[in-house]
Amino acid sequence: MRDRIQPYHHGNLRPVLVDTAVELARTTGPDGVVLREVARRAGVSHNAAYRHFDDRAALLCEVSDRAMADLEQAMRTRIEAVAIDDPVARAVERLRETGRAYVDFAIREPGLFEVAFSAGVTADEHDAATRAGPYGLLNAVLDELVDVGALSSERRQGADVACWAAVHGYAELHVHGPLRDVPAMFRDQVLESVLDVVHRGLLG
Amino acid sequence: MRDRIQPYHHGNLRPVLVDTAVELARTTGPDGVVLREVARRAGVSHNAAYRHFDDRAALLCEVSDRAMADLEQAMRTRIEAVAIDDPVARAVERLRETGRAYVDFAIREPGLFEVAFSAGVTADEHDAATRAGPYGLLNAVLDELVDVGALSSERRQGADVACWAAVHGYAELHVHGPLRDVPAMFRDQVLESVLDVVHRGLLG
DNA sequence: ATCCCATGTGGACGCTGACAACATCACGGT
DNA sequence: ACCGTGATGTTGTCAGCGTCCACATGGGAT
Repeated sequence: MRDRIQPYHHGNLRPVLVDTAVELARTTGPDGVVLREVARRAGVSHNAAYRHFDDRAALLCEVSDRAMADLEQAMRTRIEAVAIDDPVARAVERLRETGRAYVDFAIREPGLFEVAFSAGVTADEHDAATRAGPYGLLNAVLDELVDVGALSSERRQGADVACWAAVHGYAELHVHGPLRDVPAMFRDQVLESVLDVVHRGLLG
Repeated sequence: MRDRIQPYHHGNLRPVLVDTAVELARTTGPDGVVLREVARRAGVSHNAAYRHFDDRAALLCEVSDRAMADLEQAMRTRIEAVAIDDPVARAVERLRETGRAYVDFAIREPGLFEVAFSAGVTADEHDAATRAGPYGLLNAVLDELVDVGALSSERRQGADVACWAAVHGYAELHVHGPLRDVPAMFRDQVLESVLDVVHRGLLG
């Protein structure tokens, strides 16, 4: 009853579904991740996905994890690329690069960025999230600032959330907020002034 | 063919639809604003809404406008309630209250907050938005800080976006972000430290 | 009194997520 | 060599959604 063009069993469906969903999320955001469309693109019947994911939300969680990993990778690359000898100056610049990388990713991949924060957390205890992912990376950079003596232990408390909030808010306002249509040049320029405020607020 | 329990023409449908949609948005967020459910609650057939709105997005825009107005009102009330004589101290406290009111609203009305920023801008030129709404209120408070000599004109540039981003990001992270489950006490406490950072960054 | 048109109705279409029953097939025990 | 069993994929179905269409209603202008 089948043409035997494709084998009945895909054999490697789950990762293909996730890849397809990621691609869909990238181009059309969370609402574009449509189970039936994912199946269509994977060359498989609607419903096949239910053998691998409880429901649409579960697939989105998977996409969210991938998006978080991508974001973390983008941040890590930029942080490690900072080439400054002076330990204090390097730590400071690393913090700024952390913020720039975060915002750049959000603007470069708005769909993934949205999915990353729209899907419920799959996982980890709160403590695990502190040490892993983008937030963990930020914490590491802040710890480095303490180690080199640029940031007092007292101000280290809450600094993570302050940095994260500033940069996350800036990204949100540009991705699907009211600052959507601001041209790229202004964007970078204003981001620098935001980073300046955080910089002075933490280290000043 | 009709029972004549209700007149054929509602007579006041449009505002009722908006009210209903707002209520639905409040309790279930953007995705909960379902055209057919709105019509049901308004006691009117599905499709009736199409005489008053082009489509679902248009209705959501209306809800967004209302949400923005509510947010502005909440902020204005809190700003005007600041009772401090010293002009500098008052302006500073007004800025902090602006931020607290913003975050409080987001946490108290997460559905409305989300809709407020999810729907495309109905309207106004960028300049109009600068002078009106929550963003306009923030700008007024920052201008006051300049007037009383607490904020230099130089740092006034970009201060609006920095404040907005910090507070907006903080709200987002708590409303549907990773900080969703942080208990209220920590929330307020950490918010103060975020406001401290902005405070020092701007005025320090 | 008449007509017009804004407003509301009912039905249809194609899409979605989800469930249930069935088909296929690789694998392991006999 | 055989069978059966469980994981994986398919087909069929359902309700709910946004949207379009033709039609019904009736208040207000003529």
